[in-house]
This record gives sequence, structure tokens and C-alpha cells, in this order.
Amino acid sequence: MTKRILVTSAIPYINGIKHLGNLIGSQLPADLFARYHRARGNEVLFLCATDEHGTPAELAAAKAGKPVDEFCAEMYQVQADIANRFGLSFDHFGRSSSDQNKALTQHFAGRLAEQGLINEVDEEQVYSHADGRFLPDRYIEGTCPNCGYDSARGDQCENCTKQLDPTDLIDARSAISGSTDLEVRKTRHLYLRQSAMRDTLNEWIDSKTDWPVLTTSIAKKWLNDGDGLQDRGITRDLHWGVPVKKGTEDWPGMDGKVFYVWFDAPIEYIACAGEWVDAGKGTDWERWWRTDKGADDVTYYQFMGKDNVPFHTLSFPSTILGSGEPWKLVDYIKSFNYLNYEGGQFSTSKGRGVFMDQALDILPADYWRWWLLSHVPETSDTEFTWEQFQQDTNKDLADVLGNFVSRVTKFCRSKFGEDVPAGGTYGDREQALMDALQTKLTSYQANMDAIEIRKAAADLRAMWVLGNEYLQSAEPWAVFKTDPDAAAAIIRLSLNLIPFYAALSSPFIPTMAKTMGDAMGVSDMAWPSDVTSALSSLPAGAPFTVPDNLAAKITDDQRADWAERFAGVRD
RNA sequence: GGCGUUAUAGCUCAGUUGGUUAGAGCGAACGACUCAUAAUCGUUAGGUCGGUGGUUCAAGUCCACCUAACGCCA
Repeated sequence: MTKRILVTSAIPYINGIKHLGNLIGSQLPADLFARYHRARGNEVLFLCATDEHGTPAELAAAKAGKPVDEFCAEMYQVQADIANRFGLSFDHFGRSSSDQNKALTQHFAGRLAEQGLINEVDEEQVYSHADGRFLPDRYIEGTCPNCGYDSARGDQCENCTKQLDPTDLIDARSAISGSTDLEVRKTRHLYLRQSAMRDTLNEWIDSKTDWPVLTTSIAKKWLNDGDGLQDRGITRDLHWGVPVKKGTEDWPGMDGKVFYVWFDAPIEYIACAGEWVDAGKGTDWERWWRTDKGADDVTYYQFMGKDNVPFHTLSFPSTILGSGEPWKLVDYIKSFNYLNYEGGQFSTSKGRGVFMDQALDILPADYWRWWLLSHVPETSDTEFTWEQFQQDTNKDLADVLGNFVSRVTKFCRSKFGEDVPAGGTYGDREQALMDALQTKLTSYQANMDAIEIRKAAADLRAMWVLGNEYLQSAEPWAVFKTDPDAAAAIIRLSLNLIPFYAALSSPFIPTMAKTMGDAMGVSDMAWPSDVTSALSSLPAGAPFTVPDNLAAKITDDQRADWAERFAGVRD
């Protein structure tokens, strides 16, 4: 029976190009899952977007000398292009600055106010006359009153790690302009009463017994630590963001303020579906998002890094549940640990590690997809090293899979020509191979269904290996000398393994999968649920071509060159 | 400072509710094969599961403390 699967990936911040740690933390596994379910014949809506609002985007735009909206529009195109080149198969890649999101964010705020879940709070913030704006805590610098460090930030001193308030700083100055012309001003902000949702959220989290421990443990910690879940400010004194409104009405006292980026960003998951329809790619977004309009049979999966878990388990559900409206709530949250780089962290600010554009400059997307997905940090932080990357991709893609395709097609071409050969029959060895493949296939599907990605990758690889084991023991090159018909049967089965592998591998390595399918004249890539029938899909006489090598090996020189190039500061 | 996570073969990682000789891939050594991208296939070696103590008939698996790395503190 066809299932309906809604998939969202955590939305990347607009400011700059993401590194591979960001990619494997949400977008890539989400893409794998979406591709798998499409291949299984399920109806999938896979959404992602750029997260565009907030101070960092404003500052980056200023640094680039561009208006912030123009800057975001350009960076959106850059990110969309890179995502496309990585094979990320979003049904729509939206923008949190869209009109759809503005309207929906304002709608949710209005509903939450009607439900009594919004408090208006007067607080004091630091205003910079020179910058003409309020400064977030971390954009205020000064001398630490504790240790005397002269570049302490308003939220914490990086030198002695003491927690600070901006007013604690000696000789405070703006981190943006350096100005010391600062003033503490009163300003009013909206708070979402998450504390009032605590019991509801606790009950909801408790009911999710099948979620990864990483997800639930983080959620429980925030719910129960100290005084429990705290209310959260959802507005800021900024220019770049969704203007604060109560639905379509003005909100008294909130002139010139915008919603905090963490309030409007997850709402973009929903708004993005509206963008998808308005872009002409779909016809009815509410049947994915409104349980009163068809979404009650949708299963919704979210993918994210562990740093995003609190917002997805607590803040966004508070918005959804607090609205009192029948919006679709997430069914399963898959969260990931961090990928480290050569003994340290990937660092955007230090330019340490490989960024998405650089990765594609040096190798095709499938190399990265395969290595990252087969090493995805599911249970703990994971380490990327060039040596490991080189060894693994050479072995898996070039030697095990690529060479299998090469040895089978080339042997056939030289002995029988470029058509699937007739003659001979299958015996015990062939039956044993098919039995072994069926066992692995069943496991592969179970692991993909459960989003156990590393285990699924291992199952897939094991099926590639089975083909080599079979060839090695069947020895068609020896059999051919005395019994060409018997050799023909061996090669006929081996050739049939190629489109079989292509279909199964396509969620991981879509480009190589297509190359394999094209070479064998197979374009539909039907999912081979039943091994025996799948391995008879290429009949005797079917023409094929010998493809170029699927994957060239990474040389030691290349590895050394890249290791050096990406160790330091990004150009 | 508080809280939390992690510490398992040379490397990257698995190890379900505590239960017989601790697993995988890579790497290494040796062997087989020669169709293939000097690829493939097989065999073997290698770990007192960070340290100390404790609970238990039984602990990588639970508890306490210690050490190291990392993260969060809205």
C-alpha cells in the first residue's frame, strides 16, 4: 500500500556556504530517505529552505556592501545551486523570507495570543547610537570584570568562560562599529509561554518510545532541568525579519520589531509547502499539513543535527500545539551527532575542513554522498580523515562496485559480444547467490525503513560483495574454455546484477546508479523487492554497452594535496 | 561552576532489556585466481572493552569515584 511521507531537513542559515559537517547533519540523510521512499513507490514531499532572518545575515550583507534582501537572494541562489549539484532532491527549496512564511508566522503569533500563550515583557537592552540599533548580547564587547580579558563578549567571556550580562562589561563597545556610545534602553518583547505547554510536551515526548535516544534525552533535559522549560522571547529589535503582527492586525507597542529567527524558521517548513504550490509544482499543500484536510494519513519525518533538537522537540511543537489548530505534528525526529575533521572540528569561521562547493570542485557528488552516508554520525561523533576517505571510497566505489561492473561487461563483450548471452542454466550456486541476496535485501529495507543508515549502507555494500564472491567461485573465464554455454549462464546472471545494484544503490549514489542503468538499457529502475524476478529482467539478447569506469581512484598525491589545502584558512 | 555526551582491535565504528570463545569494514601478513580500475576471493594475526573500586552466580553492558576529549548552559 502506498504511504505518504513528509520529509523536512533542518534549514541551513543563509549566511555562507555550508561545510560537509552541516550537509551530513541533516540534508543528506533526509535526501537518502526521500529517495528511498520514492523508489519504493511511496508518495513523498521533501522540503527544505534557507533560513534568512536575523543579525548575522544583516551583518554579512553589510560586509558585502549589499542590501540584506539582495544579499539573501544571491546567497539563496548559491545554496540552491550547490544543493542541486549534490543531488539533494528537494521537491521545493524555499526561503524563510517568503511572503507565505511572513503571513503564516503572523497567523501563528495571532493564534497563540488568542490562546493566551503570549506574554508581553518589558526588558532592558543595549542600544548603540552609532549603529542605530539594539545589539544582541554577543555583539557587545568589553573588558571582562572577572579576568580582565579585553575582548569578552556580552554573553560570556571566551577567556575565563564566565557567564556575563552585557552590563557587566567594563568599557563596553559595539562589536560591529566599535562605538562606545551605548545606552541601556527599555524595550517590550513577546514571550511564548512554553512553560504552560510543559505537561503537554512531556506527555507527547513520553509517547515517542521509538525515537532515537539522542532526540528524547535532549528534549527531556530541557523539559526537566532546573526550573523546567522556560518561556522564550520570540521578538527582536531588528529590521530584517517578519514584522510583528497579530494575524493581519497591527500589534500595539510592537512597531518596528520583527519575530525572532527561531520562531519563524520552523514555520517555514509549512510555508515552504505553500511555496511549492505557488511555484506550480504541486496543487494542494494542506493535504500534507492539515490533519482536517487530508494530512491525517501522512507520516512526517524531520532530520537535523543535535544542536537543533530543542527547537524541534519543544519550541516548534509549542507553536503547533498552542495554536489549537489541526496542524500536522512531527511523527519521527532523526537527529545526528557531529562530524569532526582530522582530529578537530569543522569550522566555518576558521575555514577548517571541506565546504560544499570545494567538495564538488574536486570530486563528483557520489563520492561524498557514499562516504558521508556510510559514516553518518548516528550514535556518536564521527571523524573524517583524508586517509580514511581515500581508502574507503577507493575500495567501495572503485574496487568493489565499479570493478564488478567493469569486469562483467568487459568479459562479456570479449567472449559473447554486447548482448546478454543465451544458453546454459542456473544451478545450486546461482540459487545460493539469490538466497543470500534476498537475505541482505530484506535487512537493507528494514534498516532503511528504520533510518539506520550506516547499517543500511553496510547491507548494500555486502550485496555488491556477493556479486564478486559469486564470480570468483563460478570462474566464467575458466568455464568458458570447456563449456561456453555454462559460462553464458554465469554472465547472464552477473549482467542482471548491474541493474539490480543500480536500483538499490540509487538513494545513496544516484549518478553512478543512472550510469549503470543506462549502460544496461534500463531506465525505469523498478525497486527489486523480489530478487529472483529482478535478476531475470534482462533477457538473453538484450543489448548493453560497457560504461566508462564508474569511479576513478583517489591517488596518494591528490589526497596529500587536499589534506594540505583544506587544513587552513579558506580563501 | 552546573548539566550532559563520549572513551571497545593500527584506523573509522557496531555491540539490543547484564549471560557461553567481544564483532564489521579498512589497513597488515600469507595464499588462490587472472575476467577486471595491479582489481577480486580466501585464511590468519591483533583488543586485560580509559583507570580504580563496588553490586551480581555472571558486567564492555548497572553503581561510585578518577582521568581525558567534547558539547550545552536559552
